[in-house]
Amino acid sequence: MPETLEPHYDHLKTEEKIYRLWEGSGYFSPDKLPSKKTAKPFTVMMPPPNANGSLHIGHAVGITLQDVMARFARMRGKKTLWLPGADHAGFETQVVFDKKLEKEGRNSDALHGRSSDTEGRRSRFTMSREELWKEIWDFTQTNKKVMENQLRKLGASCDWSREKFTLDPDIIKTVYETFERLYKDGLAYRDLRVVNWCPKHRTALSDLEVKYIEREDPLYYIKYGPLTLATVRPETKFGDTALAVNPKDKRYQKYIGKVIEARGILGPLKFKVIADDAIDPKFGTGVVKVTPAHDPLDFEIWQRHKNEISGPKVIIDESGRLTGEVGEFKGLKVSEARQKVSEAMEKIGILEKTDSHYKHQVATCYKCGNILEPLPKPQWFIRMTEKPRQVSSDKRQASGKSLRDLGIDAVKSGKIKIYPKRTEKVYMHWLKNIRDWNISRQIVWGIRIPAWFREISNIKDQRSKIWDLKIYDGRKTFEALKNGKKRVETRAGKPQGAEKDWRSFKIGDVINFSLVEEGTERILSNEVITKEIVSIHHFRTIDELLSKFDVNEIHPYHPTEYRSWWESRPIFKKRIKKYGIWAFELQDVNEKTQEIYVGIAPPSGEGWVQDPDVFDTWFSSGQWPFATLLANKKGDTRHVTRDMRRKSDFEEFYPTDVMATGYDILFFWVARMVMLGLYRTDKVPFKNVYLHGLVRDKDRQKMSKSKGNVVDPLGVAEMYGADALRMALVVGNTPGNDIAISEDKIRGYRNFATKIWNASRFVLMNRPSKMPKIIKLSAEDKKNIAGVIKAKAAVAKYIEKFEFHLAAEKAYHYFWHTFADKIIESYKPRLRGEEFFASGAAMRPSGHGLPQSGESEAESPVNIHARDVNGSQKQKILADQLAAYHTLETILLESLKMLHPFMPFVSEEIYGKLNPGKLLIIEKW
RNA sequence: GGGCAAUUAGCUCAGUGGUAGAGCGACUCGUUUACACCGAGUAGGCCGCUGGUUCGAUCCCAGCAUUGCCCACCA
Repeated sequence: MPETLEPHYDHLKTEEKIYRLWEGSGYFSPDKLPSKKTAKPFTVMMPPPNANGSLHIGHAVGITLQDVMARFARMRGKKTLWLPGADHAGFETQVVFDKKLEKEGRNSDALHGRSSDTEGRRSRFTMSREELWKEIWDFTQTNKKVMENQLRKLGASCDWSREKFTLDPDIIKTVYETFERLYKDGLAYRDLRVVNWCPKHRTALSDLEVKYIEREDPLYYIKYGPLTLATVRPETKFGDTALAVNPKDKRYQKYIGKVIEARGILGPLKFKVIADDAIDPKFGTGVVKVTPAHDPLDFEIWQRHKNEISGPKVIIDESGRLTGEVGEFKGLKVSEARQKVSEAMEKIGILEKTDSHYKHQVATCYKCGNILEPLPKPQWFIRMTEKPRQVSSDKRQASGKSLRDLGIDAVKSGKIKIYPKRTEKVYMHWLKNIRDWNISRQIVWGIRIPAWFREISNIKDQRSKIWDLKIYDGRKTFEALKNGKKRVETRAGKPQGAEKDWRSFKIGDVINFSLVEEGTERILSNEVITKEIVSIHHFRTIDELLSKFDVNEIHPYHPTEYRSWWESRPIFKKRIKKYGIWAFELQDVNEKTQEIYVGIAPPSGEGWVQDPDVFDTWFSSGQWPFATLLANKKGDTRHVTRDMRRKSDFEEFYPTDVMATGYDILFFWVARMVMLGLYRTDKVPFKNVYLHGLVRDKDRQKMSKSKGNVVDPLGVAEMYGADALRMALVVGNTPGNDIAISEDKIRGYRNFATKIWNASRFVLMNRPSKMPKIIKLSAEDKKNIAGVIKAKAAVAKYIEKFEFHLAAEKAYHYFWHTFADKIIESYKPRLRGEEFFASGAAMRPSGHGLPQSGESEAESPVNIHARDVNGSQKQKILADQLAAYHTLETILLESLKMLHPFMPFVSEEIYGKLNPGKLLIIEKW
């Protein structure tokens, strides 16, 4: 029995009912879909929303677009997987939680809860790391639940059975494996660097998390003996270790290499003047103070001049206050110190002048806006521009490309397409200029870095010295030096800037090495190892050497290969015969007194302490596409596919088809996923990237809680219906461009939902109790049916081209202004059977043209009316009415399919009335 | 300092080498049972400016102006 539609569409009741129906059907999961064996998979990864709040309207945009794709793919018969998840969102969540604690009047310092901190800061904090972790964990789990329900309200057709959280053990395991592999490949390294330090949050940030703002500050001109330099940071003068000029600067030639004496606030000072290309002679006076501890550029200058000047002298602590040898300025905040120091300098007459309106860019924390303090900190970095070191035992298909090149080539080759296309340029530009990525965060909430340290004094004495063995080939080495090449050593390192050959080294000399890649001699690291020669030995043969030293054991870089490497090369045998072997016993003079272990599980042995730091969230979310799919292993009975062969999710659904996310995280997330995905799987993580815009309010303002203009998608959905909200978010939303959303617009699409409802209601009202098998359609009927098929094809094409705004608009326009306004209107007379009668008003039927449900044929209006006509005419009328109805129903059905990806609830509800017991969600498109 | 975009109706935005489009808003008319959360209409545009290419430019090219965004270690 055909059902009728209520006069009023109740979206609230319907949406809840329909979602339950869908979820109960299991069709959100590809395992339950009635797709053919040959069906192609279609995979979309949901960008995991941060589990530190509820969904906002921006999420709703992405969710809607993904749902459109997923539903469309499903209707197209594809094995569709849309995998949902949530992100622990390390730093972001900590910041949110920090504010929450503050509001509750609790000590927000607890945030850092680092009871296992190696830096002995425990006393500052009231909560242990574990306690804090537990609280944030509960906090995120609560939020996660809320978000899941919000997703349901939006109609998200994602596979809940495969839902993942970034802190699930299997995800963490994959992340650990990646890190271990990066470490073994020489692409993850720990190094002391000047990092972007936020004094408020007390953590380092990556370059991307730095927000530069323009500021006007005084530029101070300070006299350092005979020289004058310009600086905006006089307070860092206590950390100065040198002065620098450009090597080509004629004015200062005579000072280069000299030590100058200067007056300082705390007494006389001596600085060496060095020459470095990084100095711009045109800025200020062309003289710069070198403060390696508190300026990233100065730190690099120091690294280039390690032999000449001393290194970082820390005078600012983690809270942004002066510390160390700073006299009476100790404990002052940087801003206060700047004022006081400049006054003191003026007093003793070394402040020459002050430009008070110097405009420059200042690095601030993107979250709190506080000025970042560059501080030297040992951190984990990912090397972006170097090739992975070959690991001999590793048979995997290594592309041998740097992470950067993996990212560039994927897009250049077209394996990944980015929409809109112009963002490909932006992406390329960013990658070309990329620098190493700091992945350490000094916070609690996150995936703890699987690295362990222990003091080197804990282990065998012999290992406390790092040995390096050299074959000295006098002639060749000498030539290399004469040619101006600094490289002397071919294998493990090179003395940097040592204008000596090996013969002239003596005990006590300090030399710098950097690691070079075997074979290619590419520099693997800008990590410089400083070593002191503690003894020098000379041997005539390898045997003689081995009688004294166990080379296999003592060589730090390639322990098992050393001897065979040597013996395999006849050239060395010759050289050894001629010159012998020099062995330099080298003592590490860096502060690197720690041994590092990286692995999935803690190392065995005494004294290991795990790194208290956690990964940058993007390091783990950058692995999301494959980590989630790998989590469902082969043979997992929950996901047995329909064909007998069991495929793991990774095999079946990777690479994914589309990544839809906001353009604001192109670098943070998309680029990292590309690089890490290719690095781990040798395949692109997704074939297409669709970047949608950000949602603005009707005045084009960015939404923010402080402005009070945030739109709660759920509130809107409750008022106007999820379908209306979805439509409003899709129409007029072009890739890469921000979208303005207003209540008017949403209301407009609520009206559309009503329109769909009413038009369908009208069609159903005319539904006959039974339809004959054969219906003769008129030319007009055929034309109209062809019309909807054409519209549907156009919509499909738009969706396939990621032109969702056009697809939605087309569907909208067709339904309302073609189907409802024109076709239905023009069919009304036929439904009433009017065409067969003279125009006399008295003869017109008063009711609907076709038998209603519950009415017997004899009582139906058609028959009542048809009493006045003869039998064959009656048959003709009936046949035409049926044809008209059939046409309308066909068009309606096709329209519902066409609308379903965009407005799933109302379309499903009506479809259910037309076809009781069937679901539109898996109806063939 | 580099780069990317935008500039079209009152507003928000689509779009195309040939007659300029939608939604909302405005105005006029219309309540015949699908729908007033409606229908039929109307008005409103040197498609930022200046050149060039072209038979023809809102579209392609160059320059300019304005706006926005992204990137960048000149202290």
